[in-house]
Amino acid sequence: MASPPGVRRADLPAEPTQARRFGKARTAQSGALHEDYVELISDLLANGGEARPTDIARRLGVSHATAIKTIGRLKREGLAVAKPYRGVFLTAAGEKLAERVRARHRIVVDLLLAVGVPAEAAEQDAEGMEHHVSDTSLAAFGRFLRRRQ
Amino acid sequence: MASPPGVRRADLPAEPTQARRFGKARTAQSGALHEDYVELISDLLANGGEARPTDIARRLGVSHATAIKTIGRLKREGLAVAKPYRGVFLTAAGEKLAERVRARHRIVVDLLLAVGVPAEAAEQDAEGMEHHVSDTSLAAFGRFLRRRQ
DNA sequence: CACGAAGTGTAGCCAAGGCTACATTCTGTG
DNA sequence: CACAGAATGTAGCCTTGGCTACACTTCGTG
Repeated sequence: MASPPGVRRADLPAEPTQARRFGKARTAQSGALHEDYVELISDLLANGGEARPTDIARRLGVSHATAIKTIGRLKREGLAVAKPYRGVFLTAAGEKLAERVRARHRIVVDLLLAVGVPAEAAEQDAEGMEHHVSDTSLAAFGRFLRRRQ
Repeated sequence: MASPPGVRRADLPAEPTQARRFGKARTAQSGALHEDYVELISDLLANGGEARPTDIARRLGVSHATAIKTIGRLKREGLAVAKPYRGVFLTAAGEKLAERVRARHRIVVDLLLAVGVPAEAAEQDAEGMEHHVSDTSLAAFGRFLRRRQ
């Protein structure tokens, strides 16, 4: 009721900037799960030799059914391949994504440590934050870290 | 197939630490939307005097129906109150949350700027990252910012 | 004071990510 | 080589957070 008569909300310029910002943050979040899966699968393949749905589920703290369903989505998007009862593998695209995610994760953790976040919190928070770090910010993080060797 | 015979995945210690980390990151994400809404409502009330579903929808880049549905959830959780056709208001709990979110947002943006992220990217990335910043990290950010005055 | 436009609300749809319960396949061991 | 137990897969359900389409209020203006 603070508006003068004749002025309706439509007068506001719709703030497309802010809307774009929020929208982007939300879509980024959408890919986050896939990034986690792909990174984990890559780790399991590199370390243990195989990536099995149950391992993945355990590491991510979800039921095996959920893991299998998500792996299905990964396959649908061309990031992973899997034959029944034969473990999960990454496509070239999946490997590439995993590498990018891994590198980004490292930089975010390093940045947090550099500004004084305790190691445990750094690991924990990076897990959530990393998915929202743009390439621009990532580059800035890199420069910052190099600057203070 | 790299596992020696007799060793099944169950031997792995189930990595409760990592699972907890991922789980937490995911649940944090769940409250993110509510935080955005509450912060925005608080802003609208402070600046324009009233917070209307259409304004909220426009600012967040979603349809008004989506906004109304989410406002319903906010009400259910005791963060907001609203009577039909009368705009949205925050409860004490909602105001408190909004204040915390606002403060956190400011600190995250300041930190990004301090490490050299360009202003536009800082605002954009903060929108997504802030929801995953723990109190521990937030405190560290504050110390870091104060240290370099 | 009536009317039309803008805002508000409701209904019904969808996909993503969760879960539990049940069915199926593998596989190490007796 | 059979079988029990683990891993895997399937089905069905739920909530969240989106959407469009349609119905209903409000309210400034003519």
